[in-house]
Formats: sequence, structure tokens, C-alpha cells
Amino acid sequence: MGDPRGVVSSCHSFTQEIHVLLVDHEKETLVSMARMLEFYAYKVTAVQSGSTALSLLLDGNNQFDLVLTDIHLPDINSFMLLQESLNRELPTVFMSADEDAMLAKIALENGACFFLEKPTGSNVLKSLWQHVIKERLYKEKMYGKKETLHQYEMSNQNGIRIWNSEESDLEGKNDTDTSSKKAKDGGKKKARHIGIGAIADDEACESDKGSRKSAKKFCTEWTDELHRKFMAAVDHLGEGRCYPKEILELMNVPGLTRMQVASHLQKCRNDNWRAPETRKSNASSSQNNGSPYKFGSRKFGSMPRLQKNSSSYPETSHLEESWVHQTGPGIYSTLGNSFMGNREGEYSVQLIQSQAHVVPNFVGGNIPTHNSSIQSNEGQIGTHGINNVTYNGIYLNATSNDTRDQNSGSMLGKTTNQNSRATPSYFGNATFGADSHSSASNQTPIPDDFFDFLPELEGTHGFSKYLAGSTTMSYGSIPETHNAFDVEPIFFDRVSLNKFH
DNA sequence: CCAGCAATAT
DNA sequence: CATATTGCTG
Repeated sequence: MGDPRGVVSSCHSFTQEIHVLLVDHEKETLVSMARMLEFYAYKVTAVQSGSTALSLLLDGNNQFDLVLTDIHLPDINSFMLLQESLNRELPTVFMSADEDAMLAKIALENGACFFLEKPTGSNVLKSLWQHVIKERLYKEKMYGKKETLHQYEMSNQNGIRIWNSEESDLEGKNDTDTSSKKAKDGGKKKARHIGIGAIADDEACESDKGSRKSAKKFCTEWTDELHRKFMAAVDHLGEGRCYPKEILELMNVPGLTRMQVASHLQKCRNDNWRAPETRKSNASSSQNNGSPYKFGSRKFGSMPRLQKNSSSYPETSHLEESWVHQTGPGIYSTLGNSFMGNREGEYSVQLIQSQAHVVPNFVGGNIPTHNSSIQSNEGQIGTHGINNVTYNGIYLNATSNDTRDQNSGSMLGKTTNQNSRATPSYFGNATFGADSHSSASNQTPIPDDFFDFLPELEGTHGFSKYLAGSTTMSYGSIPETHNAFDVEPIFFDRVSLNKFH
């Protein structure tokens, strides 16, 4: 790792590199793809011949996470490779230079999880890791092994993790009886339970005795990152005026729920929260001592639900300093620095969380069985969807056409330090930021040039159309609930904490 | 409907 | 233990 180019890539937050077995007879393609993959922090083993690939697979010394191969291999039938790959439960991605839809279909039907057209855009490659995750999720669901995911979760700093509710609610609590209050049926059932979360040390959760597979409760760990965002939002809103809902919107963390924020807020108000690092040490003595996060008691305001006084709305001045005009992916937010910013003058202000939009999503994904609604390319791949964007401090409700993930060309030279990393996050059912229709008050037309700097989508989308039949398209809005594996890939490319020596 | 709080659950 | 959830009050 430690990508010398400082590239923010989607793999960085994994503990483990994703090891790709790349197979392509054509040398040029092989090399360029390998480079691209490495650029995105994959570990790559590139081979030109199918037989070599096969033997690598067979020998078992290599722990690949994903196989990416041209479907046309001169020496062997690529489906043999596929077969072997599937035997090892490796997600397998085929690619092909020619647009052979039939072949693509066959490949998908036979277990390939994706089918790409060559040449393949970097954005597609960048998102390949998601197939790995998806595969693991699938295994977890099938076999109930959680260990599979574990290693990936361990280092996810931002801490978004997926969980799919739906299976749990079947048995969990049907609320059958008593009809308490919730019984009003209505729309949302309890689909909301996603989990986001960061991993925490996790062992805490070993409580499952095996019987109830899905009873797990996932929590989000309030990592520094998350808390920083939280604090930034709080600061932005003003001490007396920080309500969970607004904080949530400002934080703009997919999957985070209002309740969670409220809970965290509650804790912070009581000064009961410690940063993860400072946790494990003795809680005994004066706890508030060494913690970097110690707020004056009245940092959050107790709850003056009053004055909407516009005049005293938080000065934007300090915010403007923190804008980061990054040409990176996606979205720009002002959040991020205020809390850490001044601490010991250690960090410069800046950073930003950019939320790059949807990447060619598991389109074409052929994860066995779950009927899920794989979203169609045409419909969803773009960014019709997540539309909460902060721009110059103003919430936009964008309905864009093409703010997709971009290649990182523009970030090449400038992103920076070893601290930069990306945190891919994925989730099952999530509540995104604000709901799109509520606060009309906050909305503002998008400046004409807002999307101008966003790169064009390049590359191929793969063959998702073959699944279109079973698809629920969702243009323009986030579906309320997702299927279990309907994972929305969202990248948080972030450059954070630029240390100023 | 939502914020806030406290207690309780996991 | 840290979070999530619930029940209650406004």
C-alpha cells in the first residue's frame, strides 16, 4: 500500500489489499490494466495466459480475492478458469473487447459476477473491490460466517458498514402482539435497521450463540473521523441550535440515522463520550484528562429550541477558509475541520469529504439467488440518486445527470500525504442525508456551473442490461428500501488532516 | 413529527 | 463497554 502517488483510492481502507488475478492475452491491455489497478491500490498478479492463471489458482498459494479475465483466452477456455475460480468462491469478472451480448449473458449466467467491455474505464476498475465485498456478504448470508467480513471491517476508519435488515425482521420481532403503537402498519415497516458502523473491535459481539443468526446488532463506532464530522456540524449549526436532524444532514454520512446522531449527541452532552483511542485505558481515574475530546460542558447547548434569528446564523467566514476546492470526485462539503482544526495547532484546516457518486454499481452482478434489484445501469448508475450536496454551505438538492465517479486524473499530482485515504462505504438500507423533500427551505438552485468541473464518465458500464428484467429502476431518488444486497457504492474520497509539520 | 432525557437492552 | 432502543415528556 502506501501508494507513492498518494492517490486516494477506494481500496485503502481495507486492511487487506485486494489481490486481483488479472488475465489478458494482450500484453498492452494487461499492462495498462495492471497499472490502473495498482494505482487503485489493488494488488495485482497479471498473467498473459489462461493456463498460467489456472495453475496459479490451483496451486493455492496465492490468495486471490478476485479474478479479472478476458473471456477470450487463446490457450484455454476461459470458462474453465471461471469454474475454478468459482470453486474457490472467488468473484470473477469477465471482460471482452467485442460487444458480444450473448456471451456476456452466458458468462453471467454461469457465475461471473460482472462483465466488462474493454477498454475498461478506471472508474470501473476502481469499484471492483465491491464485488469482493458483495461476495463476502453473500457468503455470510449463506453460511452465516461473519468472519468473512471481519477482516474488511477492521480497518474501515470511517466506519460505514453494511447490514441488511430485511432478513432479520422476519423473525426478529414481528410485533405481532399488542399492537403497541407501531402497529400502525404503514409504510416503512422496520426496514430501517441498517447498520452502519464501523467496526469496533468487534469481539464485543460474540454473544451470538449461533441460534439466531441475524440477531446481531451493529453499531457504528464513533471514530475520530465521524466525530469530527459530527463536531463540525455542531459547530456549524451553532451550539444552541444543533439538532440531530440537522446534524445528520450536515454530516452527510450515508446510512447514519438520526437516532444514532441523537444518541451520540446525548452522550456528548453528558460528556460521556471518549475517542476510540483514548478508550481502552483505565476508565477509572479522572477520565476527562487526556482525552482530546473534552468539551466544555456547554458545547452543545442544552436545547434552546428558540430563536431562529437569522442574523446570528453562524458566521460563514471561518467556513470559507475551509473550503476545499478539490477537483476530485463529486461533492464538496464544508465539513470537517473545525474541531480538530485548532487542536494544538496541529492540523491545518482542510480536508474534505467528498462524496463521489455512484459508481457503476454492481451492475451485472450476478450474485446467486437473491432476487435483488440490481439497479440498471442506465437508470441508476449515474447519480440520479444521492442528491444531497453541500455547496458553499448550502444544501442543494441536485438532480444531476452525470456526476459519476471520475477517474482520478485530476487528483494525481496533488493529493498528498500518507494520511490520505479513502473510505468506501456501503450499506444496505440506508437513510441518506436528508430526505429529499423535506426542507424546501434549504434548497437552492444549483449554480449553472456547479457540475462543470465534474469529469465525464468514461469507460464502460458492463452488461447490466441483462438483468434489467428483474430490476427496479430508480431514477431520481433513493429507494426507500433496498434489497439485501442492493449495495450502493459510495466513495468517500477524502484527504484529511494535512499535517503541517 | 421531533428533540431531549433517562433507563434499559444488546 | 459503547451504542441502540424505548418510553416518556414537551
